Amino acid sequence: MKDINTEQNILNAAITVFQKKGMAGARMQEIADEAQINKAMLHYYFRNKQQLFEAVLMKAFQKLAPQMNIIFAMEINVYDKIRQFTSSYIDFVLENPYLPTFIIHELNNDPQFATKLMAHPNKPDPKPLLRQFEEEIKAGNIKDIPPVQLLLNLFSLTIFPFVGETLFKVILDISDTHYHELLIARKTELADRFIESIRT
Amino acid sequence: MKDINTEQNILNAAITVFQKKGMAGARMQEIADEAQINKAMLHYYFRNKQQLFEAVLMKAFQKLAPQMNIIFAMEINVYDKIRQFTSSYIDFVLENPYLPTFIIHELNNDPQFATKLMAHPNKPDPKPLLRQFEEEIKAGNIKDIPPVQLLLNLFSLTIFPFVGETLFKVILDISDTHYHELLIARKTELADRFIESIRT
DNA sequence: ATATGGTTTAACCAAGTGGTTAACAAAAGT
DNA sequence: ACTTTTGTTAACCACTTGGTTAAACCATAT
Repeated sequence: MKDINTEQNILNAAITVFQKKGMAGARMQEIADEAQINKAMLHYYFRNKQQLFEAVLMKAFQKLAPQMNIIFAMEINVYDKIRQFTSSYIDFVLENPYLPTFIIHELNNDPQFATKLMAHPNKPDPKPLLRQFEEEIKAGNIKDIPPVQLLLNLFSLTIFPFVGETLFKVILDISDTHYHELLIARKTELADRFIESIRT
Repeated sequence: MKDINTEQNILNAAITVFQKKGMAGARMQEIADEAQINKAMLHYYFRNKQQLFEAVLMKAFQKLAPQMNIIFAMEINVYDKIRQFTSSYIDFVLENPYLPTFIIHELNNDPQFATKLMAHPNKPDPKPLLRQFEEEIKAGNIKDIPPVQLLLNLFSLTIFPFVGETLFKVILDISDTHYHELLIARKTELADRFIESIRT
């Protein structure tokens, strides 16, 4: 029996397993099981583990990057752009909880991977946002802080509570549901609090 | 020839390897090589990989936790506490760059590990700091934001630029040295900027 | 029908892995 | 001195892992 879309099926299974276990921890057999398919099929469609992994990596990045780029390039004022960014990024991470940690982890111990992402056609480019920061600072509407640092702050405040969820739950000693309430509250409040904190 | 401190030697080597490669990616032989020692010694001192890993985990946590606890419990005002925290945490991460990502990654795919940390005697307890936030809010000196969210912000702003270093370097498209300059600048500026941003 | 060519499977393989063992070396008791 | 305990090593083992292969399957074209 021929499944018309075995390749996508494999890729989805691989994303699930790789994101959770990482390159080193993932097992080809586990991916095959997840896809309910024979292990040899993985090699038939994607030569070997490394190439399957890279396909997953690219697909994961492709899920994330274009969306960010659209927001960065929007023709709206900085403040709306900040609101847009936090809101849609948080939505995204809520649906792909393992993805940021996965990318960071693999980026950490495969320097080559960084180079590959640099060359990615849809690589997120925050320059438009940086320029807007600069303009607002010059206009005296935003505190005089290097735009790059503002960007680091925005990213950190948005992403890290998700990346470090498990760590925070230990430190704060709170339950899963309680922590998720915090995150939901953040989604509606983060942007405006950040904006207020950088306004002169 | 008997080395009086083989155990510590192994532990240090294991920390190095485990932090970089993670539990799944680390190889017992590689740890032995790093310690310049026979592989069987690893099993002589620490039964198996799992137990060696847990010893490493505990030691890593022990390097981090007491220091945080001391600061949290200090009898100083909130603002000095914030300055103290960011400064010494940044120093710590500069010397142990892989540690936070390592803890988060392993915490993510071994739920049992979280339970173990919860029971750790020196588990960081941010309650004193949370209480101070609350007092200052009541006194009208700090904006009315839930203390837990303030803590999430403080942690995120301090830790994430280190955890996500590789990711940021790709997104910002800047060099290693340039990024490190940003981090150094952050060390001196972060605390006061954060304080100013939450003051009424 | 049957030949064709892409797809799928079970069985297999070589290399790498964590872990053991038995012999040996060095201290430490006696 | 010599016995016992602790530390160290090389060789080995069982098993997992990524990867291969040869045969079977199945849709389609002829």
